[in-house]
Amino acid sequence: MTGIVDVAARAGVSVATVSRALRGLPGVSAATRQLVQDIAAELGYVASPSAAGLPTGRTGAVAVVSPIARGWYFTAVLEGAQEVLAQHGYDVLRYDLSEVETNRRKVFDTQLLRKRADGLLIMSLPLDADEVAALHAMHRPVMVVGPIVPGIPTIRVDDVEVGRQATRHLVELGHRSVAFAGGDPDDHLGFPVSPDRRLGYAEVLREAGVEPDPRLTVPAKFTVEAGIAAYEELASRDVRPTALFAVSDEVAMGVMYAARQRGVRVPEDLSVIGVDDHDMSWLFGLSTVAQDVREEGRLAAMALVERLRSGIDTEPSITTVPTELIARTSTAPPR
Amino acid sequence: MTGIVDVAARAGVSVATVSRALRGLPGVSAATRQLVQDIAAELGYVASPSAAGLPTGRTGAVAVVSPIARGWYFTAVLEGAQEVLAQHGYDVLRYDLSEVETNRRKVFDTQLLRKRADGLLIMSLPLDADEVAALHAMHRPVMVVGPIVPGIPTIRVDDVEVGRQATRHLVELGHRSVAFAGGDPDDHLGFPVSPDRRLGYAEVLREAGVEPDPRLTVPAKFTVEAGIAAYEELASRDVRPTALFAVSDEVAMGVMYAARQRGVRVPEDLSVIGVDDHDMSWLFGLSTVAQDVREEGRLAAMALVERLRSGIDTEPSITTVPTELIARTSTAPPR
DNA sequence: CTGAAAGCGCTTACAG
DNA sequence: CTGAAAGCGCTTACAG
Repeated sequence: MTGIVDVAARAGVSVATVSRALRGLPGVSAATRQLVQDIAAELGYVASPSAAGLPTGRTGAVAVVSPIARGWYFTAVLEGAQEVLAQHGYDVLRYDLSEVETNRRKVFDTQLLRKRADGLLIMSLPLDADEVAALHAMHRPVMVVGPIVPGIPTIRVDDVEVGRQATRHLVELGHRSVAFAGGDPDDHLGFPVSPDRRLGYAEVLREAGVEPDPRLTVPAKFTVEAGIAAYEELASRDVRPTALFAVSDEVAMGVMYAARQRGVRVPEDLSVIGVDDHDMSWLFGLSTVAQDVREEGRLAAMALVERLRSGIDTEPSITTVPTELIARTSTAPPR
Repeated sequence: MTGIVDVAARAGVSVATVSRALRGLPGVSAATRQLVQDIAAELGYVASPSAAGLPTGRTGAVAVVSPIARGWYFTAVLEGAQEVLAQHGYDVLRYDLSEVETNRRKVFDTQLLRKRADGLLIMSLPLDADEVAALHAMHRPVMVVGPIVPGIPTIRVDDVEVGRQATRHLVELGHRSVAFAGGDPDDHLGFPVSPDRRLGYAEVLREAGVEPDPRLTVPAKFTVEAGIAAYEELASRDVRPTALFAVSDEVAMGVMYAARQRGVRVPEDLSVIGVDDHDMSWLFGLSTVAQDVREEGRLAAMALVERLRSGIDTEPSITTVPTELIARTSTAPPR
């Protein structure tokens, strides 16, 4: 392992000069800097993050935390974030909270994370008050992608508007009996995504002179399986909507699957629209309200890097990324 | 930040004793160990990885490298690996090589990675001789998931057998005119996955008395788009196979999509089978040769942890994970 | 512009 | 079983 002393010896300068030259600090003559850089390159020298981190307290890594390890949404955010973070020389430390409570505690352990990462990127995670407090106690810059968390800068989409866009599309096609699949009855933390999307849905329906029918709302978490269950639940009720707005594309895929299993044609008998523009949605001809999730990851990472660089903790800001209706073949006028 | 001296002071022992007590080293009385553990817990003390890493040369992190950031396969391997790694207290450092050559060099930079991670998990990446050499020069345990790399332990599936299983299913259904979609004409590193699967395909066909027809093989990388292009290419040729074996489920999905666009029914006019059992495959009723990708990630991580713990570098071994045919509704006897 | 030296927070022989 | 001390490889005031 080549160390800083090897470079210094070879260049005939002190290790202090090597350190300064390589990190672009002022107070090094152009000639010396060039010499040191050349020798470092020749020797393939890279400073050890451990050693550099001890005196500075910086790790050179950013922790990216998601509720579960996989899922289209999380990997897309991660991809965008990783791209930016890598460009700026940060390592990406990956954590997920799927391993029950123990992992969750670990991630919100002030000391643990503080000693491992310079900053934190949290995806779409409902946080309780203790966890928010722990994050602040960390004294590290934190960014959230998804829900608004008090006191923490957020990159998000306007979920009420998402609900409006989806429902408006259906209403404009002529639908008046529109179901909504979304909302997690097990959520006790008040995760606002589904409720907000439903708010936009109800608002647009009322504008069209339709009072939302509670029997047309069925709960669904963000999975294909939940979409199937949601459709089954709906079919078991005494209602026959002509359209359905699903809280995510994966839910919409489940709904389409279950509907077709029962011989209900999409879009002839039932129009279906989702949210996200999941990688696979176009394959299903699924109409959707698209969000640019990679871009959300990128923006969050850029903001984080900015705060890491400047050392200034700006006011917690909320950046709203626009969403866009994409009409495909899963929606059509009612017959 | 609570440091080891704080714990030592509070416990009335030396930092050496704290260090030993907390890491479970021998030579500490039960009573002292208990006392130190209690105080550490009370203070929320965690050793700084940077500080611990300096004297030991260990980072406590494992780097997980994939060719691209996303994709069902890579995230599934990562999920399995991360589960095991987290259980054993290792941090996961995530690298991907999508950022062109510069990133690739970075990852194979002996010094850089060596100073950041204790071990390396490489996914499905064709490596050239220089890269393999760099990996060895790193003197860190390396595991590969996917292709066999000389001198490096591998977790893999038997791709020739995969080809056999898929083709045998089609042949047993009665198909004799079977197409193959797979193989990347741009690959100059001899990535063996597609060729091996095609080998199994050809073998089973010959056993059934059918000489593989070169016109029935169309190239396709591992994407849905490639599957669409592959079907288009096939349709443009003067052949009408009754079945198609796609090198992956995503390719198969593209083939099914393109076929249906042209009014070709699956499975009535064309049986389609893929490989992987992708999360979404059941939604398409896609028959497939399933591999347990999470398990591959888990096994690789377990082997890596084992080598990290023992410090013994065992002989490079090759572990083959079994694959299994899942027949769904995309395959049927020819009409 | 440059260097000598202290110090970051741990681990690990070495002594006792 | 326990502690004092050296040392890991850097960075950063402080001096010159």
